[in-house]
Amino acid sequence: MAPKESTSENTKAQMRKGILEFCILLVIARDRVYASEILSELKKADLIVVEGTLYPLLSRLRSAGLLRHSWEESKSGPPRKYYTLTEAGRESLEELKATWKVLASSIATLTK
Amino acid sequence: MAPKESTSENTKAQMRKGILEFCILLVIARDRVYASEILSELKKADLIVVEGTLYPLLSRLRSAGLLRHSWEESKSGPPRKYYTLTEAGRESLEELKATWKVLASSIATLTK
DNA sequence: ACATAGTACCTTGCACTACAAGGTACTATG
DNA sequence: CATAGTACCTTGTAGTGCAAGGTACTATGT
Repeated sequence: MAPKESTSENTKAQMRKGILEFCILLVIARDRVYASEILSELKKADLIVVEGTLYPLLSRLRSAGLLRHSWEESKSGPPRKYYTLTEAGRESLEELKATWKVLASSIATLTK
Repeated sequence: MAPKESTSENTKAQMRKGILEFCILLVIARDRVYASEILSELKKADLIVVEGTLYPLLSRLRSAGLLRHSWEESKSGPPRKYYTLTEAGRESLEELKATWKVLASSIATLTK
């Protein structure tokens, strides 16, 4: 029986969760991508996410009007759903970047 | 009737939530404080937290062994519960600082 | 022709957690 | 002795990430 993870593990997970949507929007803003690509991009950036988290999240963002998708056939497998940001999505992302800066400076203040 | 808040409002809240525990540990690490002081310190740093969030969180951190408290009488009101970090709490905080750095650099990577 | 592996999409049920709202109790003041 | 101020705490609800499981399309090997 594995020992229960420490509380700080849990808190770390919380920190990651908080910025998840932000990161997903960042990834999509760079280039049109489909879900599996998003997963591997996030992994590259050291952010662990799983499918069961990503799909509902993409749906939420879409029904909020921040994302748009279009199907495209693949040469090696089932068709892919490519996501791009809508105008509202780009605006939202700019706000989130600003929020991130504020948060980062809050942390900096508290660290002193 | 107020218009419904945008999704990015929601996402911003998520971002704040994620770093809440981290920030609370940071505040307590600076100096022994009681709950109401923590609330006003966080407000100063632009982080909105309410009592109903803070108290259960302090309990969690305490039962995880990261915090310790001691009662102290006040000259102007009911007694106060002062919190300090335990050794484990200080260790946890160091880990969280490291995690924060990693996250910040992930964001930086994705922003480019 | 059929089984297997690989890719890609999506859903369900659970557990955790922040928040709104409400509650208790102590001290000082008019 | 009622009111205001301070400080602690609990309950119920809603949102959300995750583990696990499921569907479907294509390519490959036999």
